[in-house]
Parts: sequence; C-alpha cells; structure tokens
Amino acid sequence: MLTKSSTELVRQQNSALVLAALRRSGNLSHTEISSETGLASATVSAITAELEKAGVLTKAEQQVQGGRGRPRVLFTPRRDHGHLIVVRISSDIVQYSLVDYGGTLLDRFDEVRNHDERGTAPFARSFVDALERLLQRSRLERDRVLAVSISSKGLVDGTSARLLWSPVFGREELDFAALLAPQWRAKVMLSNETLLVAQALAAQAERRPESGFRALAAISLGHSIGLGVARKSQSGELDVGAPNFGHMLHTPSAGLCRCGAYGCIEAAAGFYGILRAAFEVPADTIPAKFVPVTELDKIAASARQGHRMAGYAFRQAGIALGNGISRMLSLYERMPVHVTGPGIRYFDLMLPGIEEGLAQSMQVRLQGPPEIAVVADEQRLVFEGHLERVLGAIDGEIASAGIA
Amino acid sequence: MLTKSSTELVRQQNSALVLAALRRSGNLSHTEISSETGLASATVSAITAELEKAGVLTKAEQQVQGGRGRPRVLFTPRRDHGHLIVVRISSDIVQYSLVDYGGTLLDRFDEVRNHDERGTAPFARSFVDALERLLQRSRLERDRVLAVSISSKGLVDGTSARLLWSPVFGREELDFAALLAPQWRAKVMLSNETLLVAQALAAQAERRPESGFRALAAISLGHSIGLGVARKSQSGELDVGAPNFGHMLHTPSAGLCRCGAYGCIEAAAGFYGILRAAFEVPADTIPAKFVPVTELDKIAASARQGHRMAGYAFRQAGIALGNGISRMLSLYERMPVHVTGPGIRYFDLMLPGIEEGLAQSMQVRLQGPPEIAVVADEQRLVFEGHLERVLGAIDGEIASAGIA
DNA sequence: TTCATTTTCTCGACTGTCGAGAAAATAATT
DNA sequence: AATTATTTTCTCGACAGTCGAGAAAATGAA
Repeated sequence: MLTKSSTELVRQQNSALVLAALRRSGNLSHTEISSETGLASATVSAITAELEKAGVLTKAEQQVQGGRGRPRVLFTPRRDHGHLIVVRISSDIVQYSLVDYGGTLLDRFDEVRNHDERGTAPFARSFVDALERLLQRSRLERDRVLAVSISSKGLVDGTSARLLWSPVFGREELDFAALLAPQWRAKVMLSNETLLVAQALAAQAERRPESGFRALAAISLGHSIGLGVARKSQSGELDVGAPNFGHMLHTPSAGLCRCGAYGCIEAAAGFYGILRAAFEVPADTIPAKFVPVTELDKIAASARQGHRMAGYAFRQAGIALGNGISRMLSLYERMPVHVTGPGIRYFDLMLPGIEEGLAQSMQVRLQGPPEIAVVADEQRLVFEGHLERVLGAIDGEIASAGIA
Repeated sequence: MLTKSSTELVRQQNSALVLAALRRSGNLSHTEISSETGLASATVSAITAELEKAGVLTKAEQQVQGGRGRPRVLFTPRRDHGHLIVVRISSDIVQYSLVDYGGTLLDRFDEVRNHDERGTAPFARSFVDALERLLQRSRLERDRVLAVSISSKGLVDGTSARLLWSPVFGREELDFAALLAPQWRAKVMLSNETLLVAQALAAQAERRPESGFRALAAISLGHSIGLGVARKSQSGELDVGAPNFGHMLHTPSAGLCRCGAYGCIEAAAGFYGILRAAFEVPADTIPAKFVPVTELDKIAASARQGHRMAGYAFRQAGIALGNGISRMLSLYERMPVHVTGPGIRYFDLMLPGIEEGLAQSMQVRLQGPPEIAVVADEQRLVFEGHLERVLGAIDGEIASAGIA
C-alpha cells in the first residue's frame, strides 16, 4: 500500500540523508555533504541550518588546515545532544554501556549473572538498578537518555521490545518496554544478538560500494545457534531479521533440545549437542544448562587426534548446520554466510560436515555452495550493530520531528 | 542506503497513488480519489489533468445519476492506452491472453504442450509464434503491447526474466527477455506461478483493511510443490517472493527427486512421490515425468477405504509439507498458509501428516500452528496475480515517466 | 596590498501540495 | 419559470522545498 507524499516528507528524507552521511563518514564539510548525498549546495545549507538550530549538529571546532581558499568548516553531530544506553545480555554476563550521540563510549561495566536465581523478576530488578547506576556514575539525568538498546539471544519481538523466548528464561516473556515505561522516557529497543552482527556486517559492506552488497547471513556458534539475515529490499533499504534458526527443525533423530522440542539444529550443533554426541549420552537426555569451553576444547583436541566419537560429534554438528544453511538459502536466496561466536574455534572440525550437509540440497547443486567466511570478535560486532541500529533510529526520529 | 528525494518524486509517488486507487476501486470521482488517497482536492485536480493529457485516464462516459448537486464525473483508466499479454505456462498447456490497460480480457487461446520434444528451442519458437498470432487475431500492432507477463513453475530470476530451473526444462535456462528483445519493445516480466497466487491473495487481503494483513504464504500442491510468500515490509510496501520450497531439503530418506537431488519436499509430497510411496517403489527410482490425476484419485480412494500403504503415502506427504512449513515459519514469521493446486482434492488425507509435521517444531509449539485455508481455483488466482503485478509495474512506470 | 582560489552563503526561479472559496451543474422548492 | 439548496469540480494564492547561479567570505600566494 503506497502512502501519500508531500514536500515536508521530502525534507524529512533529505535531513535523514544528511545525518546518515555524517554518521557514516564522520565530519564532513558543506561541499562534502553535498557531493556525498547528491543534494544541491543550497539545500545542504537549509538542512544544516535547521539541524544546527535544533541542536543536533555543530560546526567542529578544530578546522582542518589546507590549501588556499576559504577554509572548509566541518559539521559533526553534537555529542551532547543526548545519550544512549546499550545493554548486551549474554549467558554469563550483562554488559551495560553509556554512549553519547556521537557514538563514543563514555562508561561501561559488566554484571555477572546469577545462574541460580529463577524467573525473570530478579533479573528485571537488577536490570533496572544497573541502568540507574549507569546514570549516577556519570551524573546524568534520566531524561537525557534518548534510547536504551538491548540485545539478547533468543526470539524477539522487535516492534514491541518483548523477549519471547530466550535460552535462559525459556518461555517466560520479558517486556522491556513495559519494564522501563513508568520511569524512562527513552525509546526502548530490543534486538536479537546475531541480527546485530548481520546489521554490523551489512553496514560494513555498504560502506564498500564495490562489494556489490545485496544480502548476507551471520551465524553465531556457541551454546546456542543464532542467525541474522540482512537484505537490501527492492526500494534499497536494509531489511534485517533474526529467524529462529537454532530451533528450526533439523531432524527428529538429533535428540531433545533444551527448548523442549526434538531435533532442533541447536540440539546437534550447539555445545551441549556436541558434548552429548561425543560422550554417546542418550539423545533424549535433558541438555546441560551450561558447558564450559574447556570441556569442548578437550573434545576438540581428541577429535583432532583422531578419536572417532569426538570427530563424529563435530561432523554431525556440521551436517546440521549445512542442512540448515541450505534450507535457509532455499527460502531466501544465495548469499554469503559469516560465521562468528565462540564456536569458531572448532570450525575446522565442523567444516567437512557443513559441506556435506550443504551438498545434499538442490539449491546448492544448482547455484554452488555459498561463500563462508569466519569472523572473529563477535562482541565488537554486536556492539557496532547496536550503535548502527539505535543511532539510525534516533536520527530517523530527529529527521521526522522537524524543528519541533 | 537512503536516496535523495525531491519535489518531482513527490509527484511521482502521488500519481502512482492515484493510479493504484483507480485500479483498486474501478471508477472513482474527483472527491472519491481525494478521500481514498488522502490528497487534497486541488492536488487531485493537478494529477488527473496531467494523466488525462498523457492519455492514461479518461472521464467515464456513463455518468452515474443520483441526488442533487453537480453530478460527479468518474475517472477511469483509458482502456486503449495500451495492451498486455499474459502467458501462463503449465505442465500440459500454455495459455496466452490478451488484456487491455483496463484489465479486461480481450482474447485467449491455449496451446497443448508437446511432451516429446526436447530442449527449450522448439518451445521458444512456438512461444514467439503464439505471441505473433495473438497480435494478428486482434489486428494489433506489436508496439501497442506495453508488457508481456509470463508465469511458470520453477526457479525464476524475476529481475532479468530468466527461468533458471523448471520442472520441464530442468537446468536448461530460458531467457525470455533475450527471446523477445530483438522484436518487442514491451517490458518482459517472468514470475513464479505460486508467487502470483500469493500476490493475488495478498492484494485481496489488503483490500480488506480490517483483516490486518501482515504476511501470508501460498502453497501449491500438484506434480510439483510451489510456495509464494507475500509480506508487508516495514515501509508498508508489499514484498513478494517465491522460495525454492519444493526442492528444499526435507530428509534424505525421502528418495530421489526429479531435480536430481535426494530428499526434496517434492520427492515426498509431489504426485510422483506419493505414487512411489503408495506402490512401494524403491526410493531411488527415477521419478515419473507425468502422473495423471486419475492415477492419484485411485490411490486416494483406496486410502479412504483404509488401504495401509496408500494412507501411508499421503501421510508421509503431509509430514514433508508440515516439516517444510514449520521450517518456513522458523525462517520468516508466523503467517497464515493458503493451500491451492490440483492436490487439494487429497488435502483431507494429508492433513493429519501436516499437523504431525508441524507439531515437531519449536516454532509451532511456542506460537501455535498457523491458520491453514484451502483455496480452490488456482488458475484464476494466478491470472489475477499476473494482472496485479503487471498493471502495477506499468502504472509505476507511467507515474515515473511524468508527462514525457 | 592585490590577486587567485576555494568554500560558504543567498537569491530568484521552479515544482509541488494545500485550503478556501468561486464556479458549475443539478434537484427541490416556491 | 424562477429561485434556492446542494453537491461537486475547478481555480487561486499561500506555503514548503529544491536547485542553479552568482555573490560574499576567507585564506594563501604573488
């Protein structure tokens, strides 16, 4: 369904364009903005004047010296225009970061998660407390925070900021928007962790126009398995999603998954699945809550020394991933796959299985296997994805608001 | 990546909006267009005047009589603004239709396909000849044809109008754009058949705003299995795709598929798969090229009388579909499923298997099974989808072209 | 001090949307 | 038959936005 357009919307879109260009390339002069966005110089003047009046941009103090001619004055986002809080929830720790509108990190601390406590209520309390602490440490007023961006593994409803299913809380829902609504005016965003990885990688690819980016997938290997897909829609905007890949049906024989179903990809390719296969534990055993990496390192070592069952476990994990990726490609399209997460240390052991699992499908026979790249430093990518996403959302709101 | 906007683009978008409203609701008066689109009356005047000058719209001759006041004058697409050719390629016949810009059918004939001939060359010849014949029968000049819209089962590259894989030609590619490029000026569009079903159903759903349409899937059951997915993107536009569902990996034990791979959904749920299972033919037997419906009717009859293997064959087909649907839902999101195609006569026999196959996945356990509706009259829906798609594309081009 | 060069800023023209009210066309009423 | 009421279409001026061209500003080199 198309919607009506107007001259005001034109301004909105072009303001957003200017903000995005500044975001992408740091400080830009008037003429650089013009060439970057394709807007006429006069239009850039009008837009920057408006944004400057609204307190979103400033002229950067440090002039860049250079050749003759009138010196260029650089525009930059006003870092004190507002603040953002980024929360990265992982299985063992929760990381809280305070960031300014310019995207620079101001403060950060971790909290160890208590694995004994049950239910979401204690977590919700410590979450709210931690945000409060973050404010106090920087002597910041609550209303200066424009947005709180949260990430977790699991199934997420992005529009309403509700966590629908997660490895830790299971089916117990956690509504972050409702949690902060009474006190906080900030926009609350919740994203799947691997979606953010895909977002960050896609943003990187878009900065290299020669890469011809169209779509990519990110897979995170660890105790659980995550997938993020980023695709350019026909209108040119980025469409990012986090399918429920880890709990997509692989094959019922893969055994009991901690989600309660049988045969999820995770039950074969997650850490506990590999552990179970290596030790020949019956496949309907309740999965371990947490597997230390050292445990898996041992299995990997013996697999590399030729131990049969250890090797078999990793191979089965690979097949589950390969089949899953081939199914994903059947339902979307051919696209490169980026593999991250702690499990990449065992990637060499899984690769033969992945290739075997891929080769079974028609899609791969027809179009060839996808490019698979290993990407380290998942946590940095998640954080980058947070910034990309939350700053983009804030900029979009600013552009839409007009001078207000 | 955002792109720059301008006042001209505003006019384009709003022109497209007016054309779409007219398309949707038939003849509309000035004021009706205004309320339908949300545009101000003055804007509607400007746009309709421009489109009328360009020969796209006319004022309908037959005035609707009514109450007091100045009688409303209805706008309608000028039917002679151009013509469209719709080609529906199915396994046994090819249907050629001539349609005018108003969407009314002017001429139609079928050609029976010759199953003995090999390769794409003879087909390409008869295709070009048939288009020529369609012109002659209506004494139409070739350049009056604005677009040729073609549909087939199989894997399609919509942007370039190339058929990448099809049940009949296999891996032999068929480039319809290149085929018509020397002679025809018309825009050539190629779509997967089930994509068009999804498009038509989505258009119907969007006409009922109270249905709260967000996404839907269409599945076509027959000799092969097709899937179309239509989703509203966040920007509100309709995003339609045709995943390679029939040849998504189900389970290797499902046997040899006619695509050459093992374990495709089609190898279990397509007509030849059901036949093979019912007669206990070894699963690596080369599949039958064509199975008459009467043959399947017999198997269905004996299944309904309690014959074990016949019932088993339909159940296995159902499980393949159920598993496949659950995987599709894992990778997209929960959405209603519409089942069409000649195979719906056996839907009662497959439903238990479908439910079983669905129930195995975490997605369904968590969010419940999707609504499944049986929709008859697949061919009509395909044709509707053709019109929806090709007229939309033409209208979009007209709006973009300006007065030209 | 003047000139060349580069960047920023400003002005008028153009395109587009919108609201209000005039104009048109018909039915109902006097 | 003339007038009035009603409804729709059309037109005009105001306003928002972009664009190209050229003026103004600011600096290094001559």
